[in-house]
Amino acid sequence: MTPPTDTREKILASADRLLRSYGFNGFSYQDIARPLGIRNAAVHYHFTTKADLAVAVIENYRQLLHKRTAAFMAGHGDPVEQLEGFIAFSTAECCAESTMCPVGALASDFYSLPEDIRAAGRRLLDELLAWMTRVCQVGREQGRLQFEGDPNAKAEQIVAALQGARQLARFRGAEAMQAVAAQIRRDLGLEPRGTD
Amino acid sequence: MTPPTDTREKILASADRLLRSYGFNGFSYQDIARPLGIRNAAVHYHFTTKADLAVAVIENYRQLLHKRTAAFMAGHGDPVEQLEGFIAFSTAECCAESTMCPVGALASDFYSLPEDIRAAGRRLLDELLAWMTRVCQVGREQGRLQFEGDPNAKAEQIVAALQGARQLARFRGAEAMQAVAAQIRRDLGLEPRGTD
DNA sequence: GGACTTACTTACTAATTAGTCAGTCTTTGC
DNA sequence: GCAAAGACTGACTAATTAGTAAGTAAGTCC
Repeated sequence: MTPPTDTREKILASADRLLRSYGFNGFSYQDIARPLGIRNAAVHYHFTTKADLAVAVIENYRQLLHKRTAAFMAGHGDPVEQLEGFIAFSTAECCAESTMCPVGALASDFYSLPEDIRAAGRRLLDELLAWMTRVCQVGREQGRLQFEGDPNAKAEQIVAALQGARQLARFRGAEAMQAVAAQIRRDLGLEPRGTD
Repeated sequence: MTPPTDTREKILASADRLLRSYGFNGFSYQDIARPLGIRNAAVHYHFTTKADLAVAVIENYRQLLHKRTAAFMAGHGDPVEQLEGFIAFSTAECCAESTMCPVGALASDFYSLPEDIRAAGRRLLDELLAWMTRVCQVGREQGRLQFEGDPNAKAEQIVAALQGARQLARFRGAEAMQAVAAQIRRDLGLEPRGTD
């Protein structure tokens, strides 16, 4: 494991913000290089193609998710806590930075993306849905989450609603995100939170 | 009302498909002109800027929505039928063409868009949510839709879930869209349909 | 101290982008 | 028959794009 250089990390952080704010086709190497006081070619040095850069951003996000969910997926931890954590995280990210999750940011560009980016997005989404499905399933088994039907379908619905809410929030402000989050919790029979 | 020329209509139809497939930053005037066998400048003749073109696409979509909902908003028609129609329409569009609704297509590019496009998107979304809120409200009053909480929040959740589902469908195929649609219906206490 | 590697810069290319402008053909009105 | 309007084309511009190639300064290994 080579120690990541400062510049590389800065490029990655900048690309993360840009990708999730403007979409894959909405930012350029210039947008990354200029604010960091480096040259265009320096970005290419660390990430040969723009696709490589995007894949790195997605994988980064997936590892963050993995860290937060690995213990639960191994059989430990509380499903409601997991769910509440994710909803709070999504809402906070949406309100503070107005960014989307990488999957949402790449969706509208999807058909103009190279295959390796699509694959990385798929990996992230598969992992997210597998975890959310388990959260729903265990949560219902424990009598703490209420819903009808297949846990997998419920998981897809929750993830879709949170993704979609972040789209709505761009047009209508963060209140839209909060309203959707509150309704998801209500449907599952969770107690209202302070922010409701 | 000047009769719209054939070319203008073709450009609009092409732009609609391209915008909703690849996002605002994901298509060019070339992509429109070439398949139609016309020149770049001909597109500019009908729509001076790319923003004008996008606004026209969005307004077109809004008028389509308006036609389908005006009677209900005026107090006639059946809320469940309205809802079922919209879910079926969204699902069919997603499955057949893999396009997104204009709001979804513009969301990831949002912060790189000129203000007039944002405003057009906001108008469309406002109208969609006003209608969906009324559908939820009247549906519950008639005892035909079941949900807890504010009809407005429920409407936002449904729209968000459908938008988000179309994102998921890009990565995971149309089944994701169908699963989310089925779960939304189930949550509202609607009878399963043949496709479930 | 010489070879090699890392992390860049400068300078560039080829392609694409939205958009402009002057001219042309065709239809319509009178 | 002639003018005006509508619907373009051809030829262009200025900017931006991802990506490349060659060079360089600093550090590391032996």
